[in-house]
Amino acid sequence: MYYYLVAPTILVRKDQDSFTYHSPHQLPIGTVVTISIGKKTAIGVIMAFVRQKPTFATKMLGETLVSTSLPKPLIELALWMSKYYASPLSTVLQAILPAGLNKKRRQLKHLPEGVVRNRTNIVLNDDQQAALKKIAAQKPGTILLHGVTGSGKTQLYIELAKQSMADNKSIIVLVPEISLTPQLVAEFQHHFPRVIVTHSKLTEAERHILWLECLTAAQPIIVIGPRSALFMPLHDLGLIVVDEAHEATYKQDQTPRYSALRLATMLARYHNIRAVFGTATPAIADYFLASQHQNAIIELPRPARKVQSPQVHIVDLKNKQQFREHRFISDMLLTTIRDGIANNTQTLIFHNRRGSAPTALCQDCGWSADCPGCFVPLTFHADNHQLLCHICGHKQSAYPVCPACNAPDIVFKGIGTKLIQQEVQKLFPKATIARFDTDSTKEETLYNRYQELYDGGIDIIIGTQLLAKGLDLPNLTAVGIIQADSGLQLPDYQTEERVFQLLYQAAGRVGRLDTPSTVVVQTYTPQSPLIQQALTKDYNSFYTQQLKLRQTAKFPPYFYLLKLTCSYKTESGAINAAKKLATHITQQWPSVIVAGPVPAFRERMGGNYRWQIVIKAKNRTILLDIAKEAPAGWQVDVDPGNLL
DNA sequence: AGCACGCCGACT
DNA sequence: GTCGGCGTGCTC
Repeated sequence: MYYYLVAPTILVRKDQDSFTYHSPHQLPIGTVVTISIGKKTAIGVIMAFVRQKPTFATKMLGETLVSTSLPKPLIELALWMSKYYASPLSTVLQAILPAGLNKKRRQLKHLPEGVVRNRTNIVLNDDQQAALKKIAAQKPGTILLHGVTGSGKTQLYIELAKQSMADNKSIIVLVPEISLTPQLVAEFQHHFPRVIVTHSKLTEAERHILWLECLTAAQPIIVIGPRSALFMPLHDLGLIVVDEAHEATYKQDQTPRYSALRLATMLARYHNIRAVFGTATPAIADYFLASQHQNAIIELPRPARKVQSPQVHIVDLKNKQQFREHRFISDMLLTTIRDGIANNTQTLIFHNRRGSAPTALCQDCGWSADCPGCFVPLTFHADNHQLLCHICGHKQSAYPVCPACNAPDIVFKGIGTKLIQQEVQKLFPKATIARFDTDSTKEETLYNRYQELYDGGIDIIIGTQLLAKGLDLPNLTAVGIIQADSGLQLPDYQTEERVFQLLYQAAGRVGRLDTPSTVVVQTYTPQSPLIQQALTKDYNSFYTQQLKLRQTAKFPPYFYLLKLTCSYKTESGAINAAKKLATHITQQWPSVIVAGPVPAFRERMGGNYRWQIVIKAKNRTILLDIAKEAPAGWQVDVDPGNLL
């Protein structure tokens, strides 16, 4: 009889995450099995062999669910995640394994034939060649590829992937969101016979089939997908690429709250391979981390092709002289759009706020339309005449009169993308305008209309941050930013870096060719160093300055953070619980800094009151100890992606 | 931790 | 006689 330690994918006990089972068969570590535990049956993973017959009675393993065992590095990753994020192994395994493994026979869809459309070699320029050599000279480990927009990072990924394929090893490419990166996917599909693309819209069965294909692949494969693509069970992994590595989506916002970057580093370590993080605007903490390791940063400081830098105009939103034709679209931006239409080129208007107006106010009594669950102002959407909560999605029809005083004086304040679209259409009635944001319907997503955009059939493109990222359009010659400093008022230590990244990326949508282009930036703070640094693409100045601030204010990368959030039916309940825990932590761990308790940024959620405590420590393991002692019902986030 | 079981008091 | 409150013990 053989004995095994099996980790169930359901939480059985808080203090134990694997249990001993027996089987007459010899099975490898990483075998996915069913087990009976208590009165339940569950899926489990064999984590270790048990040499000696235990003193207690054991149950027999159920059936083996998958004929091939999970790759050892993936098992190691699961154990590491559980420790590093102080989350139960069961929760980690749930995140790693596809849903429905215990369901029988899936309808096997015909897999697309592998057609290699283009095996021509990519011609790399000298900078790219040098970068490739430096990467090749590196020992296995994590490399930060810091390359300006248009420096040709994608070609480098493809070249590295070709080397890995030649070595018979698979590749995982992480992207922030599949729908935002159609070009990258298309380029990989041009060069490789089998590219698996994972995304959130796959059905359970589709995901299962792709998962099995990875697990049993005889030939090396390319997997492209969001952070969860790291969990595709590839036995012979040769390379991990994380594209746009600064993106906030790489931090998972549900338990286990992991960072895909840290995971990629660990998975690469367990496979003894390289992980390449590519970005033009690395997160301050990531750049610092890489700078601590020799040769871990590779710079691509120049665009790959000969380009003309755009002409940048900064417009002061406080100066009404510059807004003679329209109240929030400057004369300069209007001139730029006009020129674009005259020359048959495209203009992109970027604004990081959806809807028509972010607040609806009664001018008579001051009443404002707030979400009943979240207590935040509802955003007015003029096209369907609705008020929408951008936090919980609550919808209601807009009031014709004030519900508080019956006055018909409701005004809609603030600017959203729908309002911009409406105003721009009024100013340019003949122009073709497309708007892209999360309110776009299925048919009008960026992905579906990409060809139309590429071919230049659209004159003016309006959208939120999803437009700022990675869009490469040959006919785009101008970018307008409606309010560059929006977002800076958020109470988080990373807001400046977020705004910097967004402006840098938005402005980087032009100046990618050897033709003239224009960027018009409207801002309340034209002299702010951040705006200057973003528009001149001066990452180093921004980094140096931010790093100092982080040190002074005791934030990452100098301190580790833990965010604890509680949610109660009453405000006093939340305050009392938070105060009690804060006091306890201060007494028990005097070396840490306890900030708060303060109301959470989203103070009301689902009718509950939320309060939070942020703990800073030099030593990360102390934070894990605290995390493990968090009372039931508290939300625990080690290395939180933000403090909001 | 989560859940079944059981013991007891308060109802139709 | 039966419903449900929650205390207690168990999970390989």
